[in-house]
Amino acid sequence: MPERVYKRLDNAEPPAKKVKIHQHDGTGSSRPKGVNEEQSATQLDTIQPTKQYQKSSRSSDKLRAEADRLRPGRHRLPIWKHRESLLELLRQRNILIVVGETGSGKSTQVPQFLLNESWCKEQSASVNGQAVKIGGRVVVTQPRRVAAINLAKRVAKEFGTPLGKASPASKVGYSVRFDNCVSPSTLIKYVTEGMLLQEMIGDPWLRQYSTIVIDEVHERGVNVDLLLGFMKRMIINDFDGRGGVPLKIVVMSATAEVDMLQDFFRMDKTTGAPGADNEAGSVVSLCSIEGRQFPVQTIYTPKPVNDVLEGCLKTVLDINKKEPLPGDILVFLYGQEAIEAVENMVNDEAIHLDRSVPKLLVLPLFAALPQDAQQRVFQPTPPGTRKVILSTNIAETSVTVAGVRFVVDSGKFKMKQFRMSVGLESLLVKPISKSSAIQRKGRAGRETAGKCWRLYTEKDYHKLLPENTPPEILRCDLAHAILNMKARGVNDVMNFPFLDRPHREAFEEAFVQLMFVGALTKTGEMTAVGHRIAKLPLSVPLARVLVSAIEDESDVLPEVVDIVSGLSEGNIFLNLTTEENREEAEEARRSLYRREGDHLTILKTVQAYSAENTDRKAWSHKHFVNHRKMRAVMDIRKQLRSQIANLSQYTFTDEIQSLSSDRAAAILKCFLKGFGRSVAKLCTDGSYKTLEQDQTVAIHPSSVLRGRKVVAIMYTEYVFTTNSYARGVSVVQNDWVGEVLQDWLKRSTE
DNA sequence: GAGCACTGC
Repeated sequence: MPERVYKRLDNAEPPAKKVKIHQHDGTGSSRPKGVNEEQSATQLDTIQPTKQYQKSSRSSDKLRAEADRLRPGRHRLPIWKHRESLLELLRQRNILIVVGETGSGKSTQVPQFLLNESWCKEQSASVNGQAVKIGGRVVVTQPRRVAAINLAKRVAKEFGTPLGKASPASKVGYSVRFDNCVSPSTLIKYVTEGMLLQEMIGDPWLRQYSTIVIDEVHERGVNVDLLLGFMKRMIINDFDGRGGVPLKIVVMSATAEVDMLQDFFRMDKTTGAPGADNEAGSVVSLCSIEGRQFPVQTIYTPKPVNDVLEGCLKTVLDINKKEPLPGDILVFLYGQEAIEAVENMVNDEAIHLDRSVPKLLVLPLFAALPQDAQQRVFQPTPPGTRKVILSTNIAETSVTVAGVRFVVDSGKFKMKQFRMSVGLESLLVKPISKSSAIQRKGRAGRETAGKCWRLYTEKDYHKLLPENTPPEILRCDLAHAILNMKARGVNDVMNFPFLDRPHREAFEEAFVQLMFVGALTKTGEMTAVGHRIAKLPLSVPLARVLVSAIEDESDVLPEVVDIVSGLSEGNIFLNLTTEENREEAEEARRSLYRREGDHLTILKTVQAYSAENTDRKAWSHKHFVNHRKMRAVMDIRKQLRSQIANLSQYTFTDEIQSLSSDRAAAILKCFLKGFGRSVAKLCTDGSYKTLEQDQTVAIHPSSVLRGRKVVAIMYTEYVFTTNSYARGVSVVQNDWVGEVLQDWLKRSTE
């Protein structure tokens, strides 16, 4: 019996200074050997220079000097103490779980540690009698693009080699959507999770890699769950697509949710059942690394807070009165509305502040905020002033603000939940999880000791807050994930090795959707349409719309590409807050409006934006359009165009064709192929009822069709907030809908 | 009469 020495890290209070390294076989060979750290480090960091490289100019000397300068700092990172033991564990076992708090240096150092290992070199193997090369590279996955890019930049510097695709000396690169920065000589590659999944369509056994490092697993996006499942399948199948050469798997996580990861990989080889104690069951090692975090004092409210917004205001004013400068305040709230309410409250109070206390500079921070407004958060605080940053969850993981010493945690966030019983998404204000509370608190201790005020009682923290936020795969529409699996040859998707298995209803809803769009047959097999959809970087319904436009004879493909691009980034229009703002916007946007609805309005907007060649930013500002999103839309449009050109020989031009009512109809019919189940008809009482569920929906106030009564509407988004809303709405004719539904009926009964 | 956060060859 392998003994379970590992003790669960206390979720509530991180500073677990002890290092626990545990193996199941108890041979004790993980003991760090008496290696001189400095010595082995030098050996590790220095790339054997090729002749070509030696000859190359002063720039490489400069890079080398920079790497030398960075080295002492790297060796002070907590992870360095564990270098030898980490490597020893990986020599013995194929899977290693690393638990490391923020600031341990694991994301930058671990990949570099691995490179000199003999198993990390390229190897020859035989697959089905054919000689193949396996491995030689390390791939590191990240949940976010910025993280992948910044880590690659940092590690390239530490390595002393140029980042990028051009230089033959480059050893570190990254690959994210729209930005591929890898050369044939790349040894360490940082990628987004989605990017690696995409890579796996062409190379399901990841043959170019010796190691995969899956970082930030605790964030538990859908893609990381799929990746872990694919890794487990590789283990179950003895790496036979790699000629038996193992892929070493390093799973890194910031939280102590380690037991389930261990159980996941420790399995019965034949059945894949977790927890079995046999040879295959002892493949997992574990290593915990202490973080580098300053202590943060937690202050709970003695009594529950009724009005959280009022509570935030009071706490901020209190901190400002009692705590000395410097020290900015970061307040975690749960949405734009709440942030703006507190912003006004604090600003009202700030006028009457006593001269003896610091002035307050209130700065909102949320994703929908224009880029320049977001940038204000990073500007230095004027003397005698204290910054108060009012933020959503964006500051929990994605954005780090320097200078924060005080955190106020409302204890709430907004979560999108897909309710499969009704097939709709709702956005709800929920209590945060314990790990989220710890993360928020940690934001006060990045530079020096800090304080965190929690607007909930200590009892509620322990009793009310769940340990972790439910993973995304239990909350989202599974259609895309299922198609992803099917495209990689997973036939029995219900029995895929999930870390958390989604509910049966979620699978069923997704199957219905996939059959409706014709991606799967009645018996669950991939169709030609399904293969096309799986390759497109779009949601299933949007991809279906595009595929039908490719097949359609009415030549509306460029228009459909524009609309699909415009939809795929979410709302491209700015939210209007003030009254005069609104009138101005209505006036400016009027030129873009189309009577047929939001989709053709988006088309006009994308066309007008792309035709604007002098100042697109000014144009966006004038028309109250989100410029940042429009830039993303243009990237997607370019990507989709080139992808389509590859598979159908279609030639795109920048010429804008006029839109007759016939062509408008053709466009909307393409949309019905993807969204035919999202149709509502006008009832005699003037409300709209959905065809499938017979539920009442209202046209979202942001729609150009708000208040209009038409025979039927099709919508591309369905949200439940204060009401049941259809968002992204167009007028459709009864007979168009009839055609689509009849086709579906035919396919599902045949 | 309304907008949590990420992400994709």
